[in-house]
Amino acid sequence: MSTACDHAHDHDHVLSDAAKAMRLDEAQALCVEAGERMTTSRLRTYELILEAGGPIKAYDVIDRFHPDGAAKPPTVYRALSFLEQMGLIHRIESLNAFVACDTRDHAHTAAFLLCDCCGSSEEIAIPSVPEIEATAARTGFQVQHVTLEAHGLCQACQAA
Amino acid sequence: MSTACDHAHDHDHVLSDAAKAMRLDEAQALCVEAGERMTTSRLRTYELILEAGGPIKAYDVIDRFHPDGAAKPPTVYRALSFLEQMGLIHRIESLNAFVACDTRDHAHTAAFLLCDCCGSSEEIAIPSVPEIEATAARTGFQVQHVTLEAHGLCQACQAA
DNA sequence: AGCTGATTTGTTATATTATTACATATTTTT
DNA sequence: AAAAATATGTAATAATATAACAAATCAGCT
Repeated sequence: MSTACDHAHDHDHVLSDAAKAMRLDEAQALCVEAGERMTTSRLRTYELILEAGGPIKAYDVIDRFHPDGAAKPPTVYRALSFLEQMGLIHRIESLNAFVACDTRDHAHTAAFLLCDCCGSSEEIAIPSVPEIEATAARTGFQVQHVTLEAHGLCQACQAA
Repeated sequence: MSTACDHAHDHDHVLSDAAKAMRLDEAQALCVEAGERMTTSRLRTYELILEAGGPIKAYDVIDRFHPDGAAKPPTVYRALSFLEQMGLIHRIESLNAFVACDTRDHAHTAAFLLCDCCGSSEEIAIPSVPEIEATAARTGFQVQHVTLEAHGLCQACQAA
């Protein structure tokens, strides 16, 4: 991820190989259970997101997909939608980026603390919005801007 | 805005000419008070967003900017950032769209109920996330997906 | 009014993000 | 094995956004 500053960031969240393997296995299992197919492209995409250790852009996944040369965009975008539908990853709207879901509870509401300096993201349990600052403060995070977007259907459109 | 369905939407929120003129005047005043300049481009951009009566895309503003032919992208993107900084409009991250701020209290946290069917948006006072569904239900809105993104600085980056 | 520095705009080009459309291949079901 | 559903490959292009630099405009000063 690009950052908003010029100093070094030594507090990366890197996943051990063992941890990564476990996450990949869990994802496999989740798909089997849901009657969905965890194909090579999907697994590779998920692996790259896990390896990123934070929000990663679609085109960074595309670039890293093959050892030699990039993937075709649709390959990765398709995998990303699949993974998102499975609840394995979240899309961070304000960054145009994707991050591995950090909870065992897939299919939950997504809430993130996003550092504009180092580019890290922390997934938080979704409490109450006034409590966000409190939760954030507990981890030392200084909130500067909150975006909350609830999608759905308005009354008129449910009738129609 | 594009919509996710094929039926008609007769519940548009259109601003009367008088109401629009008032909002433009208020915006002028707000800028003067802040020591900023409400220039022609900025005013025109704001006007188009008001006229849209809901979330509008940057390129729709660009296309409508001049009676004959489109504006240059930077013209509009610059105006959009200015208006956003002034708290006159909000960016809806998940739609790549912009909407006029609906409260007198500029510089507040943005929260929206976004209908994926007719494309309308309602700005809501930001209560608590568990209460979002309640607020939404009160207006008959059926929430399907909530995104909450808090930007700021993580602990490590405040020190640096 | 004219000078000066800061701000805003114009212009061209290009970067970034994402989808369409259609052919092919693979997997699952019958 | 055939049919149907699902997933992938491929090329092209659409949609969104910014960089870089020149020119114009504005605010404050003399």
